[in-house]
Amino acid sequence: MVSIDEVARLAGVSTATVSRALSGRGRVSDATRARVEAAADSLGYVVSAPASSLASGRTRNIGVLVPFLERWFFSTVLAGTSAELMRHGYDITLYSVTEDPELRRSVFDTLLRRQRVDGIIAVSIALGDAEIDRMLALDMPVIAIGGPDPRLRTLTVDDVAVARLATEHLLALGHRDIAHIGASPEFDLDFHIPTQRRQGFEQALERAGLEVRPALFEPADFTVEGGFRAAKQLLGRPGERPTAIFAASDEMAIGAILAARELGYRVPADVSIVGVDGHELGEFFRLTTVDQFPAAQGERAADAMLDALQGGTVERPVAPAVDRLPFELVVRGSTARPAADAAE
Amino acid sequence: MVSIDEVARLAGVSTATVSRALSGRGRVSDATRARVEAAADSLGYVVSAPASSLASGRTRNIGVLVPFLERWFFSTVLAGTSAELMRHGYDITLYSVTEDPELRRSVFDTLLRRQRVDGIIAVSIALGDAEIDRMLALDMPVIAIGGPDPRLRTLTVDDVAVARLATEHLLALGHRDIAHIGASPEFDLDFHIPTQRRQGFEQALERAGLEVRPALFEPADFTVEGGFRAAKQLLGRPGERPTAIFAASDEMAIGAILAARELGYRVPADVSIVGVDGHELGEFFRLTTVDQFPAAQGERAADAMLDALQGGTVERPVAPAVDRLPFELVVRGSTARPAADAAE
DNA sequence: ATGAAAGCGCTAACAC
DNA sequence: GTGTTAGCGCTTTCAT
Repeated sequence: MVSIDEVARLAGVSTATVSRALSGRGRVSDATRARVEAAADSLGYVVSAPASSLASGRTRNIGVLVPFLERWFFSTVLAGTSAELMRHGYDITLYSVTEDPELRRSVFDTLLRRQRVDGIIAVSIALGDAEIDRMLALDMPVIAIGGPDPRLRTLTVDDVAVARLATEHLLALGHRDIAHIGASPEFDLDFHIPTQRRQGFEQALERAGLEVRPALFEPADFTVEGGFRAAKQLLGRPGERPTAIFAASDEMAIGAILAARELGYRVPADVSIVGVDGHELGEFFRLTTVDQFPAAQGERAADAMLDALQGGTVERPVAPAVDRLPFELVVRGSTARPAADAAE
Repeated sequence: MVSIDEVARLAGVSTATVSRALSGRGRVSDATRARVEAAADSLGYVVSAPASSLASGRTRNIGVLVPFLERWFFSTVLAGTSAELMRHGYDITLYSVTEDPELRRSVFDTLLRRQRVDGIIAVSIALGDAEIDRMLALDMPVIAIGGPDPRLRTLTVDDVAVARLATEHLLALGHRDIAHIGASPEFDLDFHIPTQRRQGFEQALERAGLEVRPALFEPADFTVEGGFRAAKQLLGRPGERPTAIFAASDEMAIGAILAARELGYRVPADVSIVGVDGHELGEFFRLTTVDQFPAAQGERAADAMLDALQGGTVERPVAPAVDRLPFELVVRGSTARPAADAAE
C-alpha cells in the first residue's frame, strides 16, 4: 500500500501539504495541488480510511438502519440513500435491525459506537425510547424516515393526509361503501403508520358525512397474500359489499385486485381498489395509488444528512423537526365510478 | 468517548492487557479478563474501530457489491449475508455497482482501496476483467455469488442443471410443446446465467429426443411485466401453442400466469408454468419452481468469507474455485399433466 | 502557502 | 501472564 510519505516525496512537499491538497482543507497553491495530484495519481495513492478517521474524527461513512431488507419498500429507500451518498463520496454501513432483542442491543450498544460512522439514517424503524437515547448520546446527526419521533429529525409523509387523499378519490368518484384494509393490531403496536392511515380514511368518511362501519375494515399484514385474504373476506361476505377498497399498501392492494378477479368481480367495474406506496408493480396492475416516492425519500434523507454534516455543530445539532415529504395521487385503471345500481 | 486508558486504569492493568482481554488475542488470566470486562462494561467502553484497524490492519467489515438493490433477489441475498455477518460481529459496507462507468470506476479504484474492508462479496455482478484485476490486487478475499469467473472463488448454482430440472419436470408430466421465456440478448451480454438456463432447457429437450423450436422461445427482461408480455406472445400467437412454459425467473413466471389467466387459459389445466428462484410470491401464486434459496446463498457467501478470513494467508489465499449451491424443485399448483387432447 | 511535529486510540513485538 | 514501547498512516495545530 502506497502511503502519504511516498506521495510527499514524489511531489517534493511535506505530508501535511499532501493531506491538504488531497482533502481540500486548508489552502494550497494551485501549482502545488496539481503536483500533488499528479504524484498521487501516478502512484495510485488512496487515503487510508482508518488512519484518516483516527486523525480527523471523520469517517465519511453513514450508518443506515433498516428493518426488513428484503421488502420492496425498504430496499428501494435504501437504494435511493445509497446512490445519493455514494455520489458524495460517502460509504454506507448497513445495520439490519431485527426483532431479536439481542442483535438489536448490539447495534445500539456496540456497533454504532465504534466510531465507524459520522451519522445515522434510520429507515422506518420503530425505535424504543432507550434506543433513541443511545443514538442521541452518540452526538452525531440522526435522520429518521417515517415513524416521526419528536426527538429526532424526521422525514415523513403525512400518512393521515395520504389516506385521506386516497379515500377522497374514491368518494369523489361516487363511492359510498368503502372498505379499508389496514394493519392488524400487533403490527400497529410499534409502527404508527398503519394507524395514521386508518385515521385518514375515517376522517375522509366523516367529512363526507358517512359513518365508519366496522364491518368494512379488515386487517392484514402488508403483504400481497394478506391483502388477498382480506379482500376475499370483504367481497365474499354476504351482506354489505363494498364498491371500493382502500388498501394501506400497494402490495395489499395488488392482493385485493387478485382476490376480486378470482371472485369474478371486475376491477374497476365492480369494485375499485386504491393503494399507497408507488410500488414497481403498480403500473403493471394498472393500480391507482398514492405514490410516496420511496427512492426519493432515501435521497432526501441522504441530503439531509449531508447537510447536517456540513452545518451541524455542537451548538446547532440536527434540530428535531418533521419534514413533510411529497406524495401524489396516481390514477390508473383500478378505480372508476361505481356501477349505476350501486351508486347513490 | 471513553478510551482504553481509562479502562486500563480502572482495571489496574496496562492498555495492552485490556486489548488482549477484550479482543481475545493473546493469553490473559481469567481473573484479569473478568476485571477488564467489568471495567469496560461499567465505563461503557467500546473499541474505536479506526484506531483498532489502523493498528491491526483488520477492520471487521466486509464490502458487499450489489447490482440492483431494489430487486427482490438481490436484496434477499443481501439480507442473508448481512444477518450472518452481523452474527459474527462483522459490519457490512454496501457498494451498489451500477452501469454508470464513472461510479463503477470509483468503486474499484477508490472505495474498495481505502482499507475499509477485510474482504469483498460480489453478488451476481458481471465483473469486467479490469475490475477483477483490481480486486485481486487488493490482496484480500473475494467471494462471488453467481456468474462464475475462473479467477474468483465463486458460489453458484449450476444454472444449466437448474433449467434442465425445471424442463424435465414438464417433460415427465407428459408435455412435449414446451416454451421458454429467457433473457433478451442485451441482458445476456455480461450476465451469463440466462444463457445457461437456456442451454439447460435445450439439453433437456434434446435428451428427450425433442427438437428445439425457435418459435417457442421468447425473450424478456426478468420482470413480471416482461414475463407477462412474453407469455401473451407465446400463448396468443396462432399456430403452435405450447402446453407448458419454463420461465427463467419466478417473476417472469408470475407474469406468465397472469397472462395465461387473462387470455382465458387455466393454469395448470390448459398450460403449465414453472419458474426459477424461490420468490416470496411463489407460494401465493402456487407457482411450481426450482428454488435456489437466495437467502441461504447470502449466508453461505458470508460463511465462506469468514472462513477465508480465518485460514486465508498470503500463501494460501482464497482459491479460485466454484462451489455449487443447492437447488430444489418445489412442485406447487402451476404445473400438471397436459390436457388429454394435447398430450401425446 | 508550507513544514515540523505532536498526536488520534489502539495493537503487537518484545521483554520480563 | 503482563507491561513497555514503538508504531499504524494520517490530520492539525503552530511556526515560519
